[in-house]
Amino acid sequence: MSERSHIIVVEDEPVTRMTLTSYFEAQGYRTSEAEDSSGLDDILQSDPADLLIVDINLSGKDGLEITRELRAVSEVGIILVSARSDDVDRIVGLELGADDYVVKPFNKRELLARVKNLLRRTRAARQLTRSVRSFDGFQLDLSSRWLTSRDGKLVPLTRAEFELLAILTTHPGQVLTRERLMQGVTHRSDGGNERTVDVLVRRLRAKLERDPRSPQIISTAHGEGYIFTAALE
Amino acid sequence: MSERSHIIVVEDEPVTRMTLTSYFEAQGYRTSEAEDSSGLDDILQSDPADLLIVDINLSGKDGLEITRELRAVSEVGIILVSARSDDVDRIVGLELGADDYVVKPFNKRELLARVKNLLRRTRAARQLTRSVRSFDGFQLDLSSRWLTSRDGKLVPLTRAEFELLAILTTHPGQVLTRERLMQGVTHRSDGGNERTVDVLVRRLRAKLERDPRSPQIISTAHGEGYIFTAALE
DNA sequence: ACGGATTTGTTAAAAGTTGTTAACAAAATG
DNA sequence: CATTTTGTTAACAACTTTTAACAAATCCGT
Repeated sequence: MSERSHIIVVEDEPVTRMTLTSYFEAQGYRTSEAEDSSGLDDILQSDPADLLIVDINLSGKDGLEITRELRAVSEVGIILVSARSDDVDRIVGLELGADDYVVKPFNKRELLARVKNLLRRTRAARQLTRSVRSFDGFQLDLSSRWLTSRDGKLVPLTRAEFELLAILTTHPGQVLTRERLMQGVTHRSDGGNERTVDVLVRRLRAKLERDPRSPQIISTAHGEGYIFTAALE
Repeated sequence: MSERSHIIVVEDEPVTRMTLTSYFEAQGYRTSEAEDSSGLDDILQSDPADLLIVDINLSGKDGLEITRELRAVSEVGIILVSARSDDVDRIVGLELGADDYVVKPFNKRELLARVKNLLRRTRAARQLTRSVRSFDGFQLDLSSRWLTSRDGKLVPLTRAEFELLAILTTHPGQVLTRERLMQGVTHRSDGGNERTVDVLVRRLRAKLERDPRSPQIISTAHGEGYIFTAALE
């Protein structure tokens, strides 16, 4: 919950891209890099961002197109970056819902200030936007931390159980290693015992699965970890 | 909720000021005008703003000073406006918490887009600045410090209980450590006994929760702290 | 300022959650 | 098919929170 914010830099020019990511890493953010729209999609699939820094001139879909498509489905912060100061681009970008538009060469300290302010704003928005994940008749409310069962009853989840389920549903259909799950549950980086995850999975299965002996919602990936295998609706 | 947003323009140059207000009025916003910091304070007193457009060069307190003072007490959207593009002013303004910095002469359509985006971002935060917070049938009035229950009855809260509830509702869905809660309740920086918070939470739960045995409004984050998990309406 | 009432802080036992271990079961390997 | 590796389970240990009772501090009317 108090995790480092995740920033994705979308930029086709490698030097600029790396300059940005290393700067923001040094400032304590978690960063990813993409050189175009499809690379961005790949990252978003597995690791949703809190903020995007997108170059407006990209091969394939450009920054404006990306802004339009993302803004339709998400409230993620978007800062557009452009090599030239074009009034039309800037206005169109902002009207499509980009939060900011910065012209190269930009001052890194200024960009950092804008990123900080924007993250503060999107954090507040995320808090009041209740996001609910539904699967197999269950409803998981991420802000109230309540799980509602098939018959509408409240299923009490302990903190660790909730965190585990939250991570699993964040990455449906993807194998998550014990290490990764452990990190998410404990918020501590120190490994800890890997069998602990097994026990937590077992406890969660007891609350979720129709038949805990043949789990359909949380499946085991032998030798690798666990996968959330129910369909998210 | 669907009320017109209130924008205050703080600008000492009458022509620019009126140009802005009439433009935003035409766009469907409610506007006020102030020519300096004290005029702004007068308006804020009686009619809180959703967004401020502040010229950086003002007689008396300048735009930066206003930003610093307001940001300390409020999450209102602030857009700074300046006649010249000064890197230092811009960075300082943004680092003080201004959401944007626009250089004259600016394109009105661009400013409108920025205003729209910023209002969208601050909508959530504004809920938290209202002096009455509603959740699960309760109404907490921050100025009179009264809590009204589901059936309209007054629920007497002690000072500590009120402070605790106020902090919790200020950060809905966020884990707050005992240390953080303790600080907010006692206003002293010296740690004190952490179990004290538990006892206060217990007393508050006794007054709020339908079933204090399985709390739904103030939830425990085992090993971390407490979370306000009711929906703010 | 005094005495009673209320609020706040402290403590320790009870209850609950989380982490660990070890025996056993299941799956993979050769 | 025997062996090795990996996952499941139950029981328990370690740790955290809840609860109740009490002590200290503060508030309030006289």
